[in-house]
Amino acid sequence: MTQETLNQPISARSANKAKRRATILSEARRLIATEGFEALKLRDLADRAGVTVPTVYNLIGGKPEILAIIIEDLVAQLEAAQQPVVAANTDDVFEARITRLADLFSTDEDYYRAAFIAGDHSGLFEQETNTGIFARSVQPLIDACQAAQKSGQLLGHVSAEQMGRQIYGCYRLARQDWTHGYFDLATFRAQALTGVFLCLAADAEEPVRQRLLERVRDFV
Amino acid sequence: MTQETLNQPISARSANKAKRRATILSEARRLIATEGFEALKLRDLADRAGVTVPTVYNLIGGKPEILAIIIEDLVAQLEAAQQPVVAANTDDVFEARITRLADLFSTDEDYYRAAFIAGDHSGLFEQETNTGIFARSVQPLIDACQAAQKSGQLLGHVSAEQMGRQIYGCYRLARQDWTHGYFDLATFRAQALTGVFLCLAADAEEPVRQRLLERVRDFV
DNA sequence: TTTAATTTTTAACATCGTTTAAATCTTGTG
DNA sequence: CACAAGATTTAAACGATGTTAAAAATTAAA
Repeated sequence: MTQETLNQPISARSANKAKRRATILSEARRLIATEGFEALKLRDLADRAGVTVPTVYNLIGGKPEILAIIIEDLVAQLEAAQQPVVAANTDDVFEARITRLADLFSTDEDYYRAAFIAGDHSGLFEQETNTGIFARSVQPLIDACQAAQKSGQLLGHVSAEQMGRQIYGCYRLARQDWTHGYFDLATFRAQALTGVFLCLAADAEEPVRQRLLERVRDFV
Repeated sequence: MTQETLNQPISARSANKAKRRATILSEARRLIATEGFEALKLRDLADRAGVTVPTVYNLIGGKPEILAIIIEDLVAQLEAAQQPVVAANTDDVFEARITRLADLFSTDEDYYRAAFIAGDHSGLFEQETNTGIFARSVQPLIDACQAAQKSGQLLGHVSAEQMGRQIYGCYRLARQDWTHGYFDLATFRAQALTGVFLCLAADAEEPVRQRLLERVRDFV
């Protein structure tokens, strides 16, 4: 981007426009992070951003559009945090994945909490389509289970699909409980890992199973 | 209750009052069951019940009060469905519990879905207090795990507390997914049981573990 | 029947998301 | 530099929502 972006000349006008748009969005994030998802009122938002309500409509849109942008942002960051993990032990693979997510959330806990609530509210996590967040999140876990079967750490008495789906469920439940404020981020991590290790232990070869159960006992 | 209930004489007035109150509440249930939780508008509700809005306020109260009564009802029915189960095999105990809940939900699926959303919305399922729904729901599961340990079906490498809590999590996740319309009641049952059996298998003695994993494979 | 208490209703208020039309500002041009 | 055209912001309003105050109607008691 040197001077213009495809027929969008950089002028005093468009620069100001972009700046105001950014201000509105960052204020929207700050608002739902500090006051909660329900507290996002358009008049409040406009006041804090130093504009009037119709300007918000002009630069971004109504409430659904604002939330859509925030959710889009959430999705992008989740995708980035779900890149493959390489480790020798199966439990380390899954631990690294969950730790990565917990670290991401910890950078702005209130914001991610609110964003997940907004996402839940707009059906972001539906399980029907094969291209949604759900499907794209489960697949890497199924792959990891398949790898664990190949290396003999999982016995394969339960299919990789079933195991991967169940492991994703353990993470989702802990995330939802954290999102709803039932416990903090450290407990989120402990709860998610407890569930995952327990699932894995059900189909793990004996020495791995022992280690998994031992690690579960650490999360009291 | 012969003629009166502690200074509440049965007269034409109070009889009518009780009848109208009941009509309003049943219409409220029908409304959120058919149109969803968000569709409960006080003017709509008053119209359907054949009264005006301030009458609703007089006989019951505002929106929070209406939802509180509906939730109270939900809680009572959940308590009833969670009475102890006696069975020889541990998997049968947990299966019976979940089947009982699924059967309850199937009697008025839309209503229970909406009631759970309302309950979630008002923090009904918090995990902090020791007297809330959460604590009262986990305890019977912990007890069942302890019994399974005594009978030798569970080895006790994982504490009954951790196992019971995890099993309750499996049920909660499946219930939430069903509540949000991600899948139907049959899948709710299958998903919940898959999770529960997998957890149990992690700490089950060998023959029991084999049976549990076999049952998991049936839920494809 | 008349009076007092209770219950219902009419009418309004505050707040929310949203939109229309007027006012203001920016930009390119004579 | 001034000015018309276009883009942008704003003031003001609309419809819908939860909620409430005061008047009207109804019921119970004397």
